[in-house]
Amino acid sequence: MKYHHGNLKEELISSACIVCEADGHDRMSLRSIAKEAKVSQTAPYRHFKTKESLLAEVSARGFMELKEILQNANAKKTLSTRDKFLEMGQAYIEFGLSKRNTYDLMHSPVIDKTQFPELLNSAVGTFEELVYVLAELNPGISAKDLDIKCIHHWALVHGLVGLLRNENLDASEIDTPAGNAMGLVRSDIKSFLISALEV
Amino acid sequence: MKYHHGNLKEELISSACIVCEADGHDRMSLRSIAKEAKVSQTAPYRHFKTKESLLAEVSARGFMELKEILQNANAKKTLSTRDKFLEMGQAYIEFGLSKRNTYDLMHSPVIDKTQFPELLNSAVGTFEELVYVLAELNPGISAKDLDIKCIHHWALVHGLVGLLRNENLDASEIDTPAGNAMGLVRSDIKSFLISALEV
DNA sequence: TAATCATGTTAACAGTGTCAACATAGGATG
DNA sequence: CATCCTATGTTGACACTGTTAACATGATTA
Repeated sequence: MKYHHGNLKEELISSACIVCEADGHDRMSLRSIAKEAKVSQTAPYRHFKTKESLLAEVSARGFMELKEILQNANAKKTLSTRDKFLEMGQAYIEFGLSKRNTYDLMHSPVIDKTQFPELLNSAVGTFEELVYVLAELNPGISAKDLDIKCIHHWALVHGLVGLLRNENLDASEIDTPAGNAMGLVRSDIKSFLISALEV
Repeated sequence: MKYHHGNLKEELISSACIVCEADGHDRMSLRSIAKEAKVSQTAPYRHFKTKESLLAEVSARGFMELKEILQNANAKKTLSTRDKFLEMGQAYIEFGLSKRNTYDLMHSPVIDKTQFPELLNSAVGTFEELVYVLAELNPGISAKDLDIKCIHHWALVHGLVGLLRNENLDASEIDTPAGNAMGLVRSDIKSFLISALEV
């Protein structure tokens, strides 16, 4: 089964995952990860048409990992549906804050998801879990209203991650309402979720 | 008052604003905008220490423009406070969708806002308007609760913009709840805001 | 064994951000 | 006015990037 290298494609992807999370996808070069795999700079082109397509692979793994995390939260059988829902929200936010650079890549416009159907699938599939738990929380809700609720809560946690991650508002020395509130929310995410999700 | 060029710094910034919105900040090169200003490739370095610092300037202008838009929405005296609030939400989302690439830059991690205090100021100041209108909508609310409400609604619109912009979920040919809901929300943002903001 | 294909290498191209060394214009200073 | 200084701009170069074309070779198949 072994060719020259053996399993170059897989090694490139997992290496890229590590470098992306460590340095950010914009600081990652194809050449550097090729060198890390002890292979020539153009070898990756036998497995990925462009750098973007390798990043798409990394992004897809991020969505798969996130999906697993959400599934785990939703699978805690000792919890009520409401608490499972809260747990999922917290898990989502924690992922966004801890896997900062990967989360970035996953939502970065440098990857045109429409050109990577598999990635689009991963991204979409990640949030099926949210639909399930929301349906359970709102018995008898219409499909349309369920969809909208889904977007609502997804947008909320996604937006919160964006604010907490990118803005650094509470890291500033400027004493502003926005900065203060950011610190407040960050210090107690669960309370925020309870009040914001109104569950 | 005229040096060699006259007003190179200003021209570089406004040129960068245009190129950023047209092509995206990652496709913009210092050299190309220098060429556009009919100046050598290294001339920008007399006015900006790095490419990042030029982008920070562009980002700051984006926040200033957004702030103006929000102020205009909040200044429509014929509207009730509630309607002004809704108007602001819509205006925010429209900005994020129409000035897509600029909005990207404004929230991109390629710019470390902590290194550009002026930019941080712009970013923070943009949302003072939100604090004002929320205070008016919730008379007697505590400062802490006001702050949290502020984050809540900010995160919601910010997150929604992120989903509508980056994911392309409804552009996919895959028929999924997430994709369907995205199209639904996009087609009637105001209704979504009314239901999500519960005002 | 011979042929074919997947995989890897070498060399090269055009493009990037950035720096050092040099040139000059304009205002400040004697 | 002559001189100096500083802000501004240019030239040339360096190390790096993604990507392609041409070539080499290992492994599978006919």
